[in-house]
Amino acid sequence: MASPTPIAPAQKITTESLRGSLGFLLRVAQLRSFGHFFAVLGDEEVRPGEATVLDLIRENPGIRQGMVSKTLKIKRAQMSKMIREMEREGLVARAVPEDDRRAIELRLTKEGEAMIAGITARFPEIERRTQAALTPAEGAELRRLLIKLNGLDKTKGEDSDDPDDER
Amino acid sequence: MASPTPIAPAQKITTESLRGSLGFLLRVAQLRSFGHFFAVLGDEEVRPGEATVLDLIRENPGIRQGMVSKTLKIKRAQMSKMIREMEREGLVARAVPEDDRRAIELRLTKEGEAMIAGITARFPEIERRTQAALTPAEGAELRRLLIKLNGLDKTKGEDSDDPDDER
DNA sequence: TGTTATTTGTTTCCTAGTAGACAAAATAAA
DNA sequence: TTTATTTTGTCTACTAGGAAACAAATAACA
Repeated sequence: MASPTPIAPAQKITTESLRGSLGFLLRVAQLRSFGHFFAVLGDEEVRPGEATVLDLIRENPGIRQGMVSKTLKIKRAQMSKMIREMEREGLVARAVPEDDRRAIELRLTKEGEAMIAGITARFPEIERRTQAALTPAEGAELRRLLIKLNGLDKTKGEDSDDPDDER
Repeated sequence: MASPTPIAPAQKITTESLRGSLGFLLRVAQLRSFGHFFAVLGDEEVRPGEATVLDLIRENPGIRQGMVSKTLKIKRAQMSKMIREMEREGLVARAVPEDDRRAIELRLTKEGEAMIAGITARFPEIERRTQAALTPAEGAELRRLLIKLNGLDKTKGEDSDDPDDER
């Protein structure tokens, strides 16, 4: 319950440079979106990262673990842990392809399918809450700008200035 | 150095739902902005969060630790650790105000002033790199949308639907 | 006044995520 | 072929951050 009379802040502070900092704005926005995720799906035993991974595997059955890593910008070490845990939980099946015995192909189990189906069904609600403060047009524009900012609009092969780009 | 001929991805994958996910887009954008921070300030022994804290204290000498927490959405536990470490490093001075002996007022030391001055001087370069893919107008619009999304435009006292809002 | 609630910062324990080294497999180069 | 080089996933620390319990101080209240 929100206080009927919100407590007045004890201090007046200036946040000049904060609003100018894209990094800060992005961090806060991401914190909020995580918060909305847990507000809607807190009862499910899945974290945001796992949900994204499951969804990507659903869309691309047989996708290789490394490709999931690169696509979602999740470090390989972390990916390894996550996948093994989800395998243990019976959500994901791992298979070594014959043409490359280093790699691992990922597919969802029945349980995984059911799990991600129940989750993605509530994605729209999360999105709705996340951008509740924006008009629909603004929400769409925000997405477009973020996609462009992230270089996800380039089809492929472009030179990236991504500092996290590990090749 | 970027490969002259970028390696073709081993698999064609679809990322339908990824582009629709504001959470994912925000996470990637934030990762990139962190990457640019370290690309520009990697030699400094300061992390993004610490830089933001120092900058906020510089703007608001005597600000209370809890207010820094709330403003920057950093949990109190983490804040406590961070401040104590920066005090140990001689960047920040802590003082207990007479009117409330629970609280702690924060100020920068000479060293802290010098440190943050050197850092903020390079903030524009970080920002420039972060939004390099956008036109100036788009960069400004992105900021505006994020500020609105985060509810930072409301002057105060509004009812927030922020799930991370801890009162 | 005493008594209960709330605020403020800290501490302890735990988890998510990272860096770096590693082994196995595949590829390139000799 | 043999020998390097690269890729792929894993493992072992290590670090940042979060949750919950806590003590001290303050505020609210009977």
